[in-house]
Amino acid sequence: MNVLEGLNPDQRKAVETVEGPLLILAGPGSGKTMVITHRIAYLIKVCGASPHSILAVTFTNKAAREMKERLYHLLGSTVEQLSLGTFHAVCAAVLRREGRAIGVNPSYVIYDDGDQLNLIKRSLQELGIDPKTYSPRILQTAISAAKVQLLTPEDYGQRTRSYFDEVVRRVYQQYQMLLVQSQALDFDDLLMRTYQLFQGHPKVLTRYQSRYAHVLIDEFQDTNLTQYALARQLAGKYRNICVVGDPDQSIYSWRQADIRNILNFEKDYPEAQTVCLEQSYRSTQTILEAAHDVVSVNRERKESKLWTDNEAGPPVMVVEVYSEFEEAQFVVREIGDLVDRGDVRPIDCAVMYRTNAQSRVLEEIFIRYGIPYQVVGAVRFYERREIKDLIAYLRLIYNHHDDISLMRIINLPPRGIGQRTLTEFLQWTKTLGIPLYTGLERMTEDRSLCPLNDRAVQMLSNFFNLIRDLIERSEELDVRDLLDSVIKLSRYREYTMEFADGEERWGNILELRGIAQDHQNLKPRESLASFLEGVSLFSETDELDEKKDLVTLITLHQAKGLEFPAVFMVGMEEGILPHFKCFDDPAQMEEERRLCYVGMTRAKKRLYLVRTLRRSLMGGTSANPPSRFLRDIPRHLVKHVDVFEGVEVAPPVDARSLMIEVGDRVQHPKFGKGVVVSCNSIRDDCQVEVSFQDVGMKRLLLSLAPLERVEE
DNA sequence: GCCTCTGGATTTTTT
DNA sequence: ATCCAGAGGC
Repeated sequence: MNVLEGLNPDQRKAVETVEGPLLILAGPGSGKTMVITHRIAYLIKVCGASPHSILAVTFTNKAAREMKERLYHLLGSTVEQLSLGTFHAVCAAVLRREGRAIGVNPSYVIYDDGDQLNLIKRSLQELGIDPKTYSPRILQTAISAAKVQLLTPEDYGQRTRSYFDEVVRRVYQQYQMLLVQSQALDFDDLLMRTYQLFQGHPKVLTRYQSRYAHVLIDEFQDTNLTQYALARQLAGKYRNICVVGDPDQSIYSWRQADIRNILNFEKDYPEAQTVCLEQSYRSTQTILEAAHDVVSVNRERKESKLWTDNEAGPPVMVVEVYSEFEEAQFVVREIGDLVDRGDVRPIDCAVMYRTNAQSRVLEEIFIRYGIPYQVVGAVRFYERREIKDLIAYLRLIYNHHDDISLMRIINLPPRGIGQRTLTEFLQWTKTLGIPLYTGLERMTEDRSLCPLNDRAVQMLSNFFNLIRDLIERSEELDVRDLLDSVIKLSRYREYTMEFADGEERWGNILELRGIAQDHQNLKPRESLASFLEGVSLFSETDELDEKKDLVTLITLHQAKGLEFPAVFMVGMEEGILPHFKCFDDPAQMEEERRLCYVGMTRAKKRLYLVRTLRRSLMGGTSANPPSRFLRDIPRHLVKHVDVFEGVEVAPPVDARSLMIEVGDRVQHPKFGKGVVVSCNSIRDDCQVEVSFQDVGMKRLLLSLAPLERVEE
């Protein structure tokens, strides 16, 4: 198959220009992904490049996986040799292999956001700084910003200007010391340490430079300074570096992404060629036009405009309702109508919002109306307590220097190690400057070494023996069997079941066990390592289910790169989109605008912009004016809808949820007639199972489902 | 040491 | 509205 087939002239140029630096500016729907995959295929098939010599970096693991699949289809063979992944994943792999050179233990663990925060809190404690005066969150951002600029604590000290800077420096230093002691790397370290490795060890760098004859970076507008520095290092020998991006879709500056990278690219590679992909194959003319009119208000922007051969399509629907409940109801009904008319299937629809908190009401209403949906990343699987606990066990087993994990589980399930014991134990290890696990080991060997009372020492030793036992077992068991041992020996299952939602938690644990199962058939140690790495670098968009016929509920940020025939953007209000935290900063406001642009351009055919007059936020209610972005869409592209004028809304919950019993005959607006077969009280609500005449068994929450009892 | 209660913060987005 | 940390009682 010809890899140039079906490409327009610009796309073709983007694929064929394989020598020298290349900047591809690719608007939404311009076939960017196709260009990237075809380019790689072209390199391999036409130019004879070895897959081994190609490095392709994507924004998410999911994008990497999809690219692999597409390549497989294009090339008809696997591309095992190809380096393809996120910057973080690529760096993680490099550091496992080469980290020793800069003192990184190959068995390092990766600390996520929450671990980081814990470590910062501990740093504050050790430094005697009040976390109320200096919020750990803000310090975390400051430290991350420093790392992305490749500043060590010492470097940072050179440029402190204010007392706050000085605090940051001290916390950064302490935090970094603790990280090193825990043999842990945070997300920023993965990048920064790899950079340092290359910088300090030219031989290693040369090896990688010689390997990677072709470097390709996707979503370049959302890379940070370190990532670009790494890309430059790696492409240093051949200078065949191709970056693909769209400045209008830059929405991650808060995560230190730096749009200057695009400008610097042209400075750093003056010989660079540029290709603009301006034909959109995704959206209708109407949607494209409306989106352009929103984003082109930005001042810090290079003008570029997409065009399309697609039809004009229906107008953009701007919908006004009175509350967030009606907002959700509108979405649900409209999707229902579209589906009934045969226009779309649920899987073709997405509801997009600015903040995760907005998904709650939507979910409620989706459940009530029985519309199948999936929420991307709201309650993150790996953020769940029971999952984090068990992963902490595994991490500690993998690397017993990992103090954060140890602290997390030292008394989980409760084993008689209280605050007092802990404080004294921490104090003791700190004076000796040893990791906690080593402290436990020493105290178990010789009780007289430490100043704690007998009972405390006994409890701590019990914990030590448990972990030591598990470490021993880990030498022979793969990760799933190891996980089983952890659960068994720590009595975690019994502990879990004590909770009201124990069953659900246990279900999550079984799911984790299933994931562990995917890392079998490796040597025990590798099995554990591969599992932990997967878990650390996992992102929620990765698990978006594309097979089941479900409506997608998703944040605007996560929606980047996706497309849907019908898109509902909800919360189009001042304070939500744009978010009020951005009001006083023009640069952030421009980013909000781009975020709006990203959302709008996800739509292929139908776009709904919904706003509500009143919205409850953190307890109180507020009335927000319509989003300024709505004003920027010309009227001839829009149709206004005032949906709930005179339309009945669902009756208040308590009026109808009274007294439903097993055997009652009920009526549901969507499902029709049915019989209640079971009633289970959940907290102050009641979950009922109803056998419907037409659609079979459904499980519903009484407070949410518009069920009515009918007499027979 | 462990459980429960209260007050305060907290929600922008995530590799 | 919900989650968390710290205080106080058992």
